[in-house]
Amino acid sequence: MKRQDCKLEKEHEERVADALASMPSEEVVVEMADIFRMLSEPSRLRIVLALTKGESCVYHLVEACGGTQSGVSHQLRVLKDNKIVKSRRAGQSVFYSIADEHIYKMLAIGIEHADCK
Amino acid sequence: MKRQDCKLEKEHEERVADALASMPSEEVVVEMADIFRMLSEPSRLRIVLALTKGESCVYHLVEACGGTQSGVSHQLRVLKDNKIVKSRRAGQSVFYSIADEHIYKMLAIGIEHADCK
DNA sequence: TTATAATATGAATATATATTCATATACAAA
DNA sequence: TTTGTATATGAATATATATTCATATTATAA
Repeated sequence: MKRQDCKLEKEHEERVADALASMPSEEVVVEMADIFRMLSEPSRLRIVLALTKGESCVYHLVEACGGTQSGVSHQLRVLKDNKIVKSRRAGQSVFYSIADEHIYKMLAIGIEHADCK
Repeated sequence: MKRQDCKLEKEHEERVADALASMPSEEVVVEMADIFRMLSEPSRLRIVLALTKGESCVYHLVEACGGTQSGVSHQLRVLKDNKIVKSRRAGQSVFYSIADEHIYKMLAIGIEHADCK
């Protein structure tokens, strides 16, 4: 693929250079994609939204979010592996809570975005 | 599944009620998940990051983001279908740009999050 | 017109992962 | 120590979608 068109060739070349220079490292890009991915499934997003109200045990999360106990547990595992939530055991119950403060801002913007629709 | 444990049963019941009451509608949850999903793939995220520098034609996006022309074009289609980017044709070139202002804040928080690692 | 450039797209494939089912583990109470 | 409760997990399945390849479309220039 060669390039001949583009009257603003020079300006655009500079923009490409700028984009290349300020493009986060592969590691950072993947890290960013990961946190977005955690919020990109409705079932998982509901769990996170419920947890913004405070820590909650699995049983209550199932009540608040729907789905099966197994399904919620699997998603909690994914969220925990990705450091989005943390857990503590108390007797038979395990309480989950938000572990990454950035989540709150993310959700706020997500809601803003959805409200604009 | 019955429930007998949980000393703080009452408080937690209220939290469940709160979570249920403030849980966004199915439609909003899906809409939120969608925008996060758009940023959840490294290849697509790179394209969006590049576009924060200004509008760009496909050719330059391929240069700035890597990958194949076909791949970038497919991702641009997904981003456009989801109203994350818009496009305008100018001669043989098609210029893409960010269409949703919330994207900028999202990316900023994503970078913050990644930097904390 | 023909040729070339820029972009888009359909089909096929591969991969990731959400969900379900059955069952295992951890804990508490009787 | 048996029973019931709360949670976790492995395996299987289904689904979504990223990527690639070949080719089509659109626009310009020769």
